[in-house]
Amino acid sequence: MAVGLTLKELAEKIGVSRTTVSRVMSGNAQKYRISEKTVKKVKTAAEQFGLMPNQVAQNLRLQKTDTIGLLIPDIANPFFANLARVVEEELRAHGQMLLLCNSNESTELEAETLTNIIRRQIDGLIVAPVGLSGEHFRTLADKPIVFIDRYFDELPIPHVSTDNQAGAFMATRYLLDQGHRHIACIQGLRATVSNQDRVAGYKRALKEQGGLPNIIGDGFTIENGYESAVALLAREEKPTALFALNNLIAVGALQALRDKGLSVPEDISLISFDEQPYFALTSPPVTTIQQPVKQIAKAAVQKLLLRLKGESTDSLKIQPEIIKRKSVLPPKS
Amino acid sequence: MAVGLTLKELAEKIGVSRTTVSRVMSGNAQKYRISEKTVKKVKTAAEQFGLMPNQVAQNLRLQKTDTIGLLIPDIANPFFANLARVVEEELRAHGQMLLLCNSNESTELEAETLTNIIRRQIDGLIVAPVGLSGEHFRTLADKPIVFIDRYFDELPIPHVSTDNQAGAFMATRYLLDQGHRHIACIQGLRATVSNQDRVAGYKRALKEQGGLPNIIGDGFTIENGYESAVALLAREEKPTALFALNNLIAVGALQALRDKGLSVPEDISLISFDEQPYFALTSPPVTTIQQPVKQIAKAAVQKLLLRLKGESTDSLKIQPEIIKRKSVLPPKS
DNA sequence: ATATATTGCACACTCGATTGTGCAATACAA
DNA sequence: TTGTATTGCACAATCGAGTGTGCAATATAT
Repeated sequence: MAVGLTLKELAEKIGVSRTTVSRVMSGNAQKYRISEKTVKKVKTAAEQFGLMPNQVAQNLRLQKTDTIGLLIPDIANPFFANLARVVEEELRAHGQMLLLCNSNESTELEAETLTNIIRRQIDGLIVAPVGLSGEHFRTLADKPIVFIDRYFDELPIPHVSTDNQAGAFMATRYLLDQGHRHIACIQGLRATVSNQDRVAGYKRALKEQGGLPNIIGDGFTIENGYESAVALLAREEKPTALFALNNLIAVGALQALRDKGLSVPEDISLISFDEQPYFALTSPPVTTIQQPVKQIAKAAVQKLLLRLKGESTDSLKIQPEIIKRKSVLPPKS
Repeated sequence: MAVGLTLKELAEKIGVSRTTVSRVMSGNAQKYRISEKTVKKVKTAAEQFGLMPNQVAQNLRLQKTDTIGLLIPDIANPFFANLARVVEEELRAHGQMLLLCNSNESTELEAETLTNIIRRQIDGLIVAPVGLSGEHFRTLADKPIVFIDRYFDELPIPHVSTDNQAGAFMATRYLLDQGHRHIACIQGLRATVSNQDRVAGYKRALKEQGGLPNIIGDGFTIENGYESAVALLAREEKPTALFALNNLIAVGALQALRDKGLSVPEDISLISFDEQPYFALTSPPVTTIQQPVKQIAKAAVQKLLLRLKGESTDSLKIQPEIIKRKSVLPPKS
């Protein structure tokens, strides 16, 4: 196949009009009574020279772009990278491509990117929004949008996410059941719904046992995990267990514990949100709350496709599972 | 800001022509002698109602899309995810957005995606190509393309990558220096240039010492790492050291070693291509060959921007570094 | 007061595709 | 052979923006 001609170029080459080429190639030859002979001529030439219709022109004319925006906080976070992979795969199967944007956990960047993306006339949008208020999404509520991982209850926009509160409850409960009473929680970005839900689950579990919350940190990053763990260890009363609210935080915390010469789980227990393959290989293997990434991504795409067809759809929260490994033991004393 | 009007809508709203709005908003008011009064009127209205010019129409008219295609084999591989993050960031700073495509390490999918992407009239392309022959890129050689991580020497297309051969040489050499003579190499996808270069470096180091290559596997995946390691361990003569050609392979291999009850590095040594934060936390911490991901991504974008301006640019291979941790010891006996 | 220069803006064409409609050329009927 | 039906295709409008050009309306010069 050659480099590819536009419709016009091909039409001139074989002496028919653009119109005819367009009709043949879009399968409307019959409908517009193009003769068999002409059809064959066009198809042969298309094969021979390579036809590459300008999709921008199509987009303008047809008022659709077969492109979906995916707006996430951090593609380098393996949770989102995996999400993106499945979303891309599913959308490709439906003829859509992905315009990928990192909001970098910044509300301003998110809003700016949002207008940029809308101007590009994308057909739909999948977003893991930053922030606690989704006001800048309100004006878009009639467009095909699906929230993923995070959401805003006050907006009439469907979402798919893990049941974060249930997951955090499960994790905290598990630590409590092992006898821990000083459980610290290293949280992610405070100004996100997923973090708030996880914190709520943590608090609810503690409350049931009459325990006091001990929350620190602000950011879904390795650095926050590290620094928060260091800060916790410097305190008078050290926690006997740590709950990291995502995989990056856990990596940072584990590194800090190691640097401070503490062994897990003998000196301190650790549990983390987000399952990752390497958590089976760390020293010790880390007990995690596994989010059903694939399910979330697939469901989000399904819902978006429904919205694209003009149908409405509801939200979905999927239950996470606990993967018990070796980073949790009952506290010493 | 409201939902955003098109130029035409805003023009009608304030009783001027599209033309005038267009000229004011693109800063050409002076050039076309639009009066101060009209300029102010337009700008005020734009502010008040929100202006969102249809970028598809602009794209068609201006023959550019401010969009770059990023075609990589696997966004879930943290190496590529990190690459994508930096690329996105750098491009955004230059007003470009990312059309992200996974080729899933398939040449067919890559070729198909390529035409899909070209039809969308992207301004430029950054690709980590699959396969050993880049013939389907040849017809695109005059377009702004930059290869990343992988490349084809026979094509006049610039690339940026790690010096893979040097990296693999360094790793193998390190194992040899520790006294290993039975070093097995679990390779990634055979039909990729990066893999071939790494294998070449491994072979070259062995040859210098008169050692025999022992290469197994085919795929940059955890599964391949696991299965290849299992196969190696089932052999009569077990290797004393393993060289994993990327991070996913290392994760799989480490898991296999653990499952088979072997301890690293006492029973067998391990070294891996690709640095990842969690390699400091595994049991044992893994010695790795660190690729300068950020540098690669930034350089690739710089080169692409040059190509976008019509300038030519050369290729660049960046030297990796070895990060020595605890997964390598001299062999027993 | 008339002629000329300048200002201010809209008209119309263009980008490359899709699609309703109209007009020749041919086929068929009377 | 003339009249009608059918076939085959091109013309022209459209999507929403950018841009050269032309034509009024006003300002300035004579």
